Amino acid sequence: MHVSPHIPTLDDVANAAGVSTATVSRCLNEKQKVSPKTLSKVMEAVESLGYTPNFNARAMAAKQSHTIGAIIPTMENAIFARGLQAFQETLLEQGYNLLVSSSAYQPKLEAQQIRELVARGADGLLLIGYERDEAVYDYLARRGIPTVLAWASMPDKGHASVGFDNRASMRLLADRVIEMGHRRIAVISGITEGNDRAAGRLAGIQDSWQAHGFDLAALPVIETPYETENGAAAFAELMQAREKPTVVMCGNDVLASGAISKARDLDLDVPRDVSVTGFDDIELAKHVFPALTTVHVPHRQMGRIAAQSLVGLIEKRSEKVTRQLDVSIVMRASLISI
Amino acid sequence: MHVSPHIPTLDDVANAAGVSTATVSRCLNEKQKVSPKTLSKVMEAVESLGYTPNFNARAMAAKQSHTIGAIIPTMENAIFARGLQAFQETLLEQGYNLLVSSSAYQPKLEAQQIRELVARGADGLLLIGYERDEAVYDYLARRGIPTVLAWASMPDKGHASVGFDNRASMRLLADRVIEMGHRRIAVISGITEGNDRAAGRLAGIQDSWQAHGFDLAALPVIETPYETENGAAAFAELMQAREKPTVVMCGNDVLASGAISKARDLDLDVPRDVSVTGFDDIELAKHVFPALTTVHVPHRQMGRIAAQSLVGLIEKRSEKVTRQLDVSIVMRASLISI
DNA sequence: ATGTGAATTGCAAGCGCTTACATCTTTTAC
DNA sequence: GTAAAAGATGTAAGCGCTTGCAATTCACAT
Repeated sequence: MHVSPHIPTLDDVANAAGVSTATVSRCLNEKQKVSPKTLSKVMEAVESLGYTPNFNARAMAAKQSHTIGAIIPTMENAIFARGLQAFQETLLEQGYNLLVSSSAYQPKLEAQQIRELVARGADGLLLIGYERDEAVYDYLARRGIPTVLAWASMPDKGHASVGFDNRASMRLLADRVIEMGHRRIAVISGITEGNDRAAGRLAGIQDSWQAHGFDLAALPVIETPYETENGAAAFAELMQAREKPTVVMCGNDVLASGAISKARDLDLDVPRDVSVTGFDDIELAKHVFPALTTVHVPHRQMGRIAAQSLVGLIEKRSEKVTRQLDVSIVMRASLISI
Repeated sequence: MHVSPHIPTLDDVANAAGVSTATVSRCLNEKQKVSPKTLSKVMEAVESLGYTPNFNARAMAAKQSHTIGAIIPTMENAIFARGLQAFQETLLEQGYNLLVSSSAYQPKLEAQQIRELVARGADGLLLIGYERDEAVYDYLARRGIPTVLAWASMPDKGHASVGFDNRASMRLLADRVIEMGHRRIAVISGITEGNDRAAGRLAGIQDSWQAHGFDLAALPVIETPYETENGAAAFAELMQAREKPTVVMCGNDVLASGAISKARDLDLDVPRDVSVTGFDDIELAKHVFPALTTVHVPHRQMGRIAAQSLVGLIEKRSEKVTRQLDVSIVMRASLISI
């Protein structure tokens, strides 16, 4: 015998409190428009019935969901964790909820998730980086969905964004590495296709390399997905070279920590035998041994500002802007002079 | 001049295709009930208008969202990543979407998130562990929301669940540690209040300790939230003791990796000076140095089974079951005999 | 008392979709 | 050729909420 559970609705509350549904709705959304007496009467009914508003109905009637969606390339590691955390916190302060999904670095999947989130009624979107099909931007524009891009900054593209210049940032680090005397550099990059951040970082190293008068052909590069294991494998491969590199620069801290881990397996001492650098300065960077020299990205600040701009756009309080944040080099034990 | 964008609806599609909305709806949901001719006509209209169904409207009309919600204690580290990944993959195969939120280990917040997800129309819920206010279970039952608990297993509680016996599992490891000759054990546990998994693991160590005839008072325990930093701090404190422990058993791999990291700062060699153990066998466990001896949890299997049971419950194809999975001890370099 | 504007409340029309039921077509069997 | 069954489509009633507008009530000055 199965009694189908009755879930209380606005109507039930209205009846219980002896008012109209409109009044109950106001009690829930615009208290100031309601007399204190009715308010308490209604709230009592809400309590005693255990009423929870139906989100879907609300979103449909109000034509806004107070929900914003974020699609990040991966949740497998902590690359986006801190920034997203700050993003969410700020959103909550402003009365918005966050829905997150992951695209696994696949543009197709990202496009699908975007549709999914829009279909769910997201009032706005946070996307990572610039590079995606123009059709996606069209879709978003046609639907009038405010969107902010993060983790990158390309002011001339005309999109709202909050990020940093991946290329210039990595160049900063590469310049430093070369100044420290390194002349045999090898690179473990993320997959650059479809990933402007990875491409920018790689380009930054190449910029520096060429600016110092070296030959691009003499700069070994392996591209591999951002996973510890891959960093390890790539490192092993790079260390096979006849002329072993004196430093391995990695596209992010995850790859770098894989590299360090593999170095130990190979009985190589980091940094004595070979230096290693990362990018992002995620928590891991401090905790691997030796601690990683890396590029510090102001994740929390980025998340916070992204949330503010997005809400600004949604509530039409502000215009599209592109905020470029400063990064800094964090020198730790994994990199030494030569 | 702002042209409010017109978002195509079912009506628009129906008009464009010259059929009723009912037919369009059928084309989208039950193709087999529609003639091939109309189907293609409708699909064309869908394409050309760039129509995407409105999720909220659909959920409201159909009284089901094909969405299931999961609330995990934290996204900050990878503890739940692999299991959740598998959970989601399996769900997708079955035609369901996943909404995840994090409770930050706060029961209050969890209760709120549960309401939030239910209000959003979740057809079912995945929760971690057993320990929560009875009112929460009541709420779920009253609303008829199928729920599966994971990461723990307490068959006599009468809840659907997929997990393992945290207490027995940790006891297995503790037995091993003691058999290997350790007599001075110290424990870094997660916060046990409100966390049956953490409590179970600690109890497992205590069980073993007492079963071997030792005094509970002689077993130093520090409880601290599951974060690397905290593991490090706790380790430092434990190593201050006059009688230094020969092994530090940690409530999970995150705490353990913090401990190892701190050991290095203190110029202590793991495992020569002190052994360290973890729990969970997350990816990190292989990559810290020395690699962690830990309890391997079949995360992916757990996630997969949880998804299957939950969908089974939702579609009334199966009954509540509690599945208990086997764990195993993974011996790595961080633990040696004495 | 009485009128006035402001503060409250109720009415009812949707929001975009699904689905039971009714209606109309086509197929199939005899 | 006809009747019955099967298949395809349409009609319309909601799902639970918000909100513009109209109706009512109230406080206060006159």
